[in-house]
Order: sequence, then structure tokens, then C-alpha cells
Amino acid sequence: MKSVKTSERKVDSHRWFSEALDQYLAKKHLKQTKQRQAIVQLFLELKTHVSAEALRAAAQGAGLDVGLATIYRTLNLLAEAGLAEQKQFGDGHFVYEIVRPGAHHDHLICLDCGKVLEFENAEIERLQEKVAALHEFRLTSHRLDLFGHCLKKVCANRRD
Amino acid sequence: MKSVKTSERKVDSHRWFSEALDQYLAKKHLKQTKQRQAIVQLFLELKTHVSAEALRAAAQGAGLDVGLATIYRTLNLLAEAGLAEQKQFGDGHFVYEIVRPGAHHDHLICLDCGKVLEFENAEIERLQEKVAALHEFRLTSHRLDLFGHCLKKVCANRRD
DNA sequence: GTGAATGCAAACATTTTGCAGGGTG
DNA sequence: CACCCTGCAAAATGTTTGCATTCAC
Repeated sequence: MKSVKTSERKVDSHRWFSEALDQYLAKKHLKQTKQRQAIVQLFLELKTHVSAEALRAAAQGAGLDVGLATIYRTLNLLAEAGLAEQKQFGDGHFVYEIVRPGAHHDHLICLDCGKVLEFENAEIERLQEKVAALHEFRLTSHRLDLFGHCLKKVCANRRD
Repeated sequence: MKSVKTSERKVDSHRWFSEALDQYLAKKHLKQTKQRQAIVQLFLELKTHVSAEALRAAAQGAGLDVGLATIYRTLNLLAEAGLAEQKQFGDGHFVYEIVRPGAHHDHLICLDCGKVLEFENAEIERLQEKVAALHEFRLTSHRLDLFGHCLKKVCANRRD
């Protein structure tokens, strides 16, 4: 069994996404376009908590000129396809995040440097189900954000 | 030891809030006004997850004509004073909630009828601290929202 | 009487929508 | 060649701000 080259493996790690998208587009009789591909590509590269503005900036940096409206439309499309999730942290604007099937995580946010770490905790999730059952709820999703200060030296604006 | 009358007890249950606000206003050399008192009163009566719009409607229902700007300014004042918290559930607009000292709770939100239940779970909070410690974070706050469908008959739009 | 609060309207920031023209299946 | 997609600009939404007037201390 031979190992694949790094460049190929990187492509592979995104392939499932493109395939899932193609499938969705076909099912809905929607079309593949240059802009859509570019946005998706950039979205996959930036990979975490991307805002529409950040994507537009990235697109311009890559020499592409994509309208903001198209970016919003594409992100909403991805959200409808279940491939991305719209989130909002403290302030009032949206960021988008790739949804990997079966992979859920929560967030740990540094109030000093704005860094966002992801974590998973099965026990917390189990307790959430317990709480929901107690109140006669059937859970479909949840959001858990922990806010605080990261104590590492790397924090750009640490207060000590 | 005599029991107080219900009406008195209700006033009492809000008194700490008004006193804390008075104290804050005095400290900051700010003023007490008719509108501020009215908004705070309505806020306390509506008590959970109030939007600026809802407060304006309540004010109009009570015969008062308060500008939306004043409502926003008052709510932001309460937030600065640490007496209210600005939150956002799924959609992109703010709701405000009274902060009782030392009383924290999380939310259970029905996606069908929009109802919001509050709950507390000490064990989940303990696990959060554990997660934070693991990543070298000092927590200052958190947000946990559970989304789902309430299974009770009372849900206005239940899907079954 | 000084400085803060109000109401209105205009400004703002972010996201959505309508429309004419261009591109994809 | 039908229909979707794009880009632009205008609209919509929710919140904030500037300014003249009114009000609380």
C-alpha cells in the first residue's frame, strides 16, 4: 500500500465536500459556475469561521472579482445543502463554518485576542440530552460557546 | 412573623433591581427619568428575553409613547450597569435579559413555537471548567443553547 | 442653570432582493 | 434555448448617532 503525495492528500481531504456539493446541485438542477467553485475553494482553504467580507477579501487577493451578493448567495446555498453552518459569536454578524458529517464541535473563544478554539466533549453532550429529556424536548442541535482569556504567551492582547 | 401581602412581595422582588440601578445612576451622575422608569418597569414585568421592539409595543400598550432610540439607550445602559445581558438566539437580532446576581442559566429553545426554557446544570458547568483548564483558558462566561422540538401538547406549531 | 435625556430623522452596517445581461446544462 | 447565475444597485433590517428641545438635579 503506497502513501499518497502530500499535495494529493490535501486535495483528497476536500474532495468529499466538492462531491457532496455536486450531488446537491445536480439534485436541485442547479449549476456549477466559476464563481461558485472559487468561493468554495477559498472557503475550504480558510476553513474556520469565515465571514462574507473575509471571503470577498480573499477572492480579491486571489485576483478574482466576485460580488458580495454572490458570496452571500453561495454561502446560503452551502447552508441549505447542509455543508456549512451559519453562526454568530458575540457581535451581530454571521460567520460560516464547514460541516463535516458526524463531526460536531463547540467553541472556546479568547476575549483578548479573538482566537477561537474548537473542542468536543461527549460527556457534556450526554448531559445535554438528559436536560432535554427532563423538559420533554427532542434535541436537534446545540451551541456551546465558552468565553474567557487564553493564558498562553501567544495571546496577542493578554491581560495577565 | 407575619407574611407580606402578595402585591407587596411582588414589588419587593423587583426592588433590588431598582436600587441597583439607582446606585449606578448616582455613581455615574446620570439621571432618573419617567421613560427610564417606565422601560425598566416593563422590562421587569416581561422578564424574559425581551426585544427592543417588544418593549416598544408594551410601552404603547400601556399608553406611553417612548422612542425606539430611548429603549435601545436604556437597554444598553442596563447592560453597562451589569443589570441586563444582550443575547442573540438563532436569528440576527438582540434580546435582553435581566441579570440576577449569581444566577446563571442556559436556554432550551423550541424551533417550532419559539418558546425558550431556562435551565441550570451544575455538572455541565463543572465540565466546562475542565475543558477550559485543559486548553489553558480562564473562563469568564459561557453560552449554552439547546435547540429542538418541545413534545408537549402546548407547543403551538408541533410537528409530531 | 448646567448637563443629561428625549424624540425624531438620518446614518450605519450587514444581509437580501430585483433586474438586465451573460453563462451553463 | 430555457433557466440559472452574476453583478450592480436599491431595499430591507436592526441598531446607533446627531441635533435641537425638554427635563432632572
